[in-house]
Amino acid sequence: MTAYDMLSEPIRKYIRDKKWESLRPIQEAAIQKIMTTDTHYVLISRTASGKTEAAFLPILSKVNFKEQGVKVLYISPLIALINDQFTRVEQLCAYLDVPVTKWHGEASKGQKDRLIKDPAGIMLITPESIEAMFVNKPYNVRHLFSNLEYVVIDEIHSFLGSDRGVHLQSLLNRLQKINHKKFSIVGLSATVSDANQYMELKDFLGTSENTRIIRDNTPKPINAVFKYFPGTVEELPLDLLKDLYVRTRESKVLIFPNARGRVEEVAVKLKQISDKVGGHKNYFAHHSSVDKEVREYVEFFAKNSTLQNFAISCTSTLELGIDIGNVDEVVQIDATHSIASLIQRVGRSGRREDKASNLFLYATNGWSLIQSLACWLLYKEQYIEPISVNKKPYDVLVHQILSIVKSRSGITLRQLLEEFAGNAAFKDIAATETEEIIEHLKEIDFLEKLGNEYIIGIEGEKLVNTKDFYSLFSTPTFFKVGSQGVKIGELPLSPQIRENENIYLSARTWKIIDVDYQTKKIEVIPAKDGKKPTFLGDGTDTAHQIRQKMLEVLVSKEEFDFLDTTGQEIVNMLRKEFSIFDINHPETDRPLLVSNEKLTFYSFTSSKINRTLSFIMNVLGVDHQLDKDILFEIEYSQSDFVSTMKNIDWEAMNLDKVMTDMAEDIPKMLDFSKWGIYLPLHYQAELLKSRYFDFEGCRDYLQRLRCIEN
DNA sequence: GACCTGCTGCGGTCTG
Repeated sequence: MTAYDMLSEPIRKYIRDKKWESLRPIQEAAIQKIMTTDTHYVLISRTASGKTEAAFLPILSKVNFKEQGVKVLYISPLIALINDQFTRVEQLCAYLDVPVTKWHGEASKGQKDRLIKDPAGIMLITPESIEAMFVNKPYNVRHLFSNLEYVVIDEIHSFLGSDRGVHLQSLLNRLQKINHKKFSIVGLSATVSDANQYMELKDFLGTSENTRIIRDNTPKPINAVFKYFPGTVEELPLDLLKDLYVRTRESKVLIFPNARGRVEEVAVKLKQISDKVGGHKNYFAHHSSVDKEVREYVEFFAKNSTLQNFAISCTSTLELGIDIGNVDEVVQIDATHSIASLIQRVGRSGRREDKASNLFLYATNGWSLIQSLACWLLYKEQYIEPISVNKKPYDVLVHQILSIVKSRSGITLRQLLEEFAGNAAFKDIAATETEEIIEHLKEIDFLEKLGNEYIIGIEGEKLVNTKDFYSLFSTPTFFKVGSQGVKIGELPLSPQIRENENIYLSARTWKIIDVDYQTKKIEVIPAKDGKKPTFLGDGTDTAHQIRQKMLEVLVSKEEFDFLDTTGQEIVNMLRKEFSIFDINHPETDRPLLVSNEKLTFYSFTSSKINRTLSFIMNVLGVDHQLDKDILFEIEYSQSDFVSTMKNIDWEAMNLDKVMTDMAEDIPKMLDFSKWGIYLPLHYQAELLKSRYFDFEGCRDYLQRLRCIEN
């Protein structure tokens, strides 16, 4: 039977009405599989290849919507994505007379109430909204979700390897627990490519036996051009901006400059150039600190401007699948931190099938150029960095203990432990550990014991009853920026924020005229010029494989035809610098430059291992400085350094004690974990050891390391 | 030099 014939008649009519000539490959395959089995699937194919329909066409054909309850639950990491998908799914469902309901913090209360009265059809929701329902209205969870047949998870890669992902995994397990039957899961992604990631995906959804990957590997031609313009951290070189302007003035373009301040700089300066030469005025900035309504306007403009060109300078806010229509070109300024990110960004251009993707990569310094090249080469090899999975997510466990206790009016220790026993998110945490953590939560009054049963304690109430409870991540305080009642965006408090200072925000220039510390508001008026705003970033870690590839680029002789002349010159210059080292095995060899009483150790490894190396050097009294996350400047004799690092007595270092002391003395270290601070100290130490540092990777790295001296 | 993500319930006011 053809895939088309397998679908139900209303869905076939939808396809005919849409005048689709054929089904896309991913749709063909998904229909065949989903219609005939109940296994979990992950559909992998590039952006705009019809993944959403690949999941929904068969699911809607198969599911019996006559039964009571929500039958299909669609989960998305972003509200904006839910709103986009709602329109598409609703169109489809019009053929079936099946209700579709949006359920997130900004969705209509009336629609939600209507669904409670008559639970049916499809629901689109965020993980945090599921959490909120579990905590506040556990009876609604049963009422709505005990008849679920399918769960669709969009942009599933964005959950892998993060606390938010573990949280979602726990929620899925809790949903399955209250469900009458076993529901099937379909994950969607454009950014998964190797076997390691397949395993993690399968683990995430269940087991490798009951999860299958369906993948469309059709390559998409990409025209990549690398350009090099030396610049400073303060400002982008004018030549780069001029070149960028000329290249993009007659197209629809997304520009990714990596940092919010720089996003503003690019938007403002391109607009200035355009103004001067009478070009179009559609230059925008899009990032998390631009006011939400302004951002929505920018998205709307992009989606609906078929004739007008535009340039949106943005951060990762436009990396995921929000529908912004067709983009001709993608520009990346300086290297991405990950290959995954590069894949998502490249995928945003040339969405139409017949069009190639156009990618421009600008580098403003040598190291960034080399990292950019490394990412690009790995991308072409279809390599992607491994996901670092949190095997023992003690902090998420704290959150879920509070959530479960709150959702019950009293629960015994045995019942509570049973809740976690079958929960795959915590399968590597022993029951005795969970018990110890519960006991600690009681000691700090987060839980209270009434007779045989646990309830939320006095301190716990303070957290559980705030809206901040539902998420696994925390956000810093921002000041709202406005001008005469018009919302513009928000900025963190920094020395730069004071009266009469000029700043960029939302692609315009402003003068600060008032800062109100009480109401956390900044009043501004339009100005002629300004400076890019400072944000206090928390950084992103770069993987070992990218750094190793950088070294490979430096020791190879390959000429890159996609690189401009100045770029190739810089590569040649750096290669010449490194030619004094006899590097034959980039997987083990690392350059060690020995000069008058100073060493330069080029570690070429992940941010986490660099952080760990730096920590170890501190413990061993090796005076050093880590520069650009690439090299260590060391005040130490060369023979001593090599033997010290090769012969570390890990036992004597007493890591557990050092980490516990660190957690106690510097609580700020745990800032990366919103719920970790409520754990007993030695568990906090475990989090530091496995999440902030990477001792396992570091030991392995040092064991293989061969320092190659000049 | 450094990204992003989400949010209840209740009481008040406004609108049809």
